[in-house]
Amino acid sequence: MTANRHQPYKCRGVNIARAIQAQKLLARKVVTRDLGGEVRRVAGVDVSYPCEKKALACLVVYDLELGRATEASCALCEVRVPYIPGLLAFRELKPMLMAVREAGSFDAIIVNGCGVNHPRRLGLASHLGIVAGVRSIGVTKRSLIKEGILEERSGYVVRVVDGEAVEAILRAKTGGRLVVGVGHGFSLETAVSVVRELLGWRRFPLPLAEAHMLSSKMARLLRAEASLADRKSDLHLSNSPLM
DNA sequence: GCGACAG
DNA sequence: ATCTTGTCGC
Repeated sequence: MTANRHQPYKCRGVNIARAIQAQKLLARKVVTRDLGGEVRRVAGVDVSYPCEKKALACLVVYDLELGRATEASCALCEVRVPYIPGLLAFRELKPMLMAVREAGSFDAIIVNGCGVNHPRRLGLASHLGIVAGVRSIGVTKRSLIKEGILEERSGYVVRVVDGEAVEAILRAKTGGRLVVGVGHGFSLETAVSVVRELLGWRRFPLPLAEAHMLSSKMARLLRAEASLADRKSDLHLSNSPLM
């Protein structure tokens, strides 16, 4: 692979060409039709950053029958690569997988990231779906895709690229824009209906909203803990005979 | 050269 | 994403 001016060969230690190749290979495994099966326990997963080098993933399982969250899991791990649009998975996939491993079973997962509505058809949601072997849906605030045309279909707007509806643009009850993409094992129609069933008075569908709150609040606590430890060590230093 | 660019 | 309190508004 050679570098070109749009995609430098390396960026802060990340081999972009190899990452892109890996995405193109994995993208072939993505299934964009309904694999079928019950969709009752829907998980939501999101990542926050307690500090620049650590990622915290939180996962919440929401039961559609009970109408409430039933379980949560978290995972903390080191992150080395920076955020690069199109390569988010290389930053957030690992902690998400760890959180999935910690969690009990669920029927599908909603990820805060793109699905096949991605330059190489392998956004974070699709990547996680394939690697974890789970049906997944990608939900974001903004689209990563700029080409294609917008069409009105069955009650919502879809972006059509090369004759395929790759994402749906919805409106949350709070008014915010929601971009829904197929992650893995769902048709776009089903992905949209699942998201719609889970809309509450939050910007994101309930499982994702809960996961988002949990991870951001937990990351905030970890930051507070870290700064407390820093101030503590400052005191030790100023009391030490070395100063 | 400048802007855009999931989280 | 994160740095950050209150504040203007639908």
